[in-house]
Amino acid sequence: MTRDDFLHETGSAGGSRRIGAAERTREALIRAAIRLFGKRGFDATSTRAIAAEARANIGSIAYHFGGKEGLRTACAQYIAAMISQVAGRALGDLTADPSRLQLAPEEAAARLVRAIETLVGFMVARPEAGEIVQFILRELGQPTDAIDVIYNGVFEPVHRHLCGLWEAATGDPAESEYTRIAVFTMVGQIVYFRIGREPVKRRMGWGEIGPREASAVAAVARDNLKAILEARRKRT
Amino acid sequence: MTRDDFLHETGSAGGSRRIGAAERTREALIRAAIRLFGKRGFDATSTRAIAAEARANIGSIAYHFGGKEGLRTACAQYIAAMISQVAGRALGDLTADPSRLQLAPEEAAARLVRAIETLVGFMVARPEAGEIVQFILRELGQPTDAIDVIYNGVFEPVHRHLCGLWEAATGDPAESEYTRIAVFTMVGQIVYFRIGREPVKRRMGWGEIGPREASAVAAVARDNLKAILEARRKRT
DNA sequence: GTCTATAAACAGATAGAC
DNA sequence: GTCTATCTGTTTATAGAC
Repeated sequence: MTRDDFLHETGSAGGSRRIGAAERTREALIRAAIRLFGKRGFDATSTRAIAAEARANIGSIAYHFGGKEGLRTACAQYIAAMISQVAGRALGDLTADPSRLQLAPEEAAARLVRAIETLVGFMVARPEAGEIVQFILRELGQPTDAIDVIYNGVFEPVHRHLCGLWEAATGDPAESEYTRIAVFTMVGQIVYFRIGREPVKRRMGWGEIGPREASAVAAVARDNLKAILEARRKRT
Repeated sequence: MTRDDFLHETGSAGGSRRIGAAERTREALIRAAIRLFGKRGFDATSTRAIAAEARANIGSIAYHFGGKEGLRTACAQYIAAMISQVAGRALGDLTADPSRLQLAPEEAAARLVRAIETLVGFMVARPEAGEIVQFILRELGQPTDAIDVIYNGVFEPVHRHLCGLWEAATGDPAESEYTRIAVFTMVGQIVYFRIGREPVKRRMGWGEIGPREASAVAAVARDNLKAILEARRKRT
């Protein structure tokens, strides 16, 4: 009686007249759940609160997702699809191997800088992204199968792509241990401004982290990246 | 009837014969709570589970801490005290202003490198630190007054100290916006290896993150730091 | 498909015996 | 100080009316 499938038929089996009404309820529940799971955590969020936030009925969660756990998985799939889109727009085709493009070091470095800036914009500035990032961070804390979706759909391909750009920019082999770690450090320094948001705000004396603050962070991250790339290039 | 005070009198008001028995229960509860709050989160952890892990009675939580919330605060205080000790050993007197020491840039840079290496050792390698870091990260997600203790006791003084070293190493003013952000990026790149532990392990093909893996991370972080410091110094 | 009523389990807090 | 029993509220899941 429940519908656990991610994709759904438009011709519903039910007798509802307006097609898509069920889908709207479904999406409203997912968006509300991401918001609340991100803000308060999975366990701390009751299905009642989710239903209220989505202006839907409590029973609809069981109907659409089979239960709270199914809703969590649906959230992960929703997020993976959304981020793939954002990342794809910033990096081009993620499945493309940058080494095939024969990029000049300067061009590869420029693309890395652009990727970092996009990451800052998404992580640090965008308020809508807050709950999404929080959701992912919480899932990372106690890995469930929900994280598999996000890892395989987003993390792995994006990281691999960045490693390819790193090779083109520095000469370090893309899949070497050093390169993979280095790319993680580049990403990590940005992610911290989301995770450590509260201590950062206090220490920086920032009331809120808006566009001005985000561009200050981006400027430092850019300088860091350039300095590191240059040092790696000179190494040979 | 409850004892909310952090420090306690050794001459207990109760009639127990062995002095310190209560204190042992108290500490066992705190350690168990840190472990479970870190692993599963505050809301997901029941007081019953904590009592079982500490081999103590459920009622003892109410007795010693007034309730679950009081136990959370006690955990934060316990952690703040412990980390201050670790940080103090690595950095010397945290309250000392490094600019008073008139350090040569090379010496200041060396101290920063050492601090980063200590941070990697603590964050990435030490398994006992896992739950502690997880606990803090979870508290950061939804700031309560528990985080105030850790922020004021550890975060702020350590960050300030590192900023002082940064000034001595680069010439950038210690309390400038740029320096404070830069120090956060240095710390953040390390912290990520704890938060993103699972995706890192997968992408790196690491079954576990042991001493070998930690030193690989430390090597990259060290190179990053040196490259950035050098670029800042040359800037003038 | 949506909504209500209810079941069954479990939470944290508390009173009081020992 | 420790431990048990119990109160009160809340949780998810489910059965069935509409």
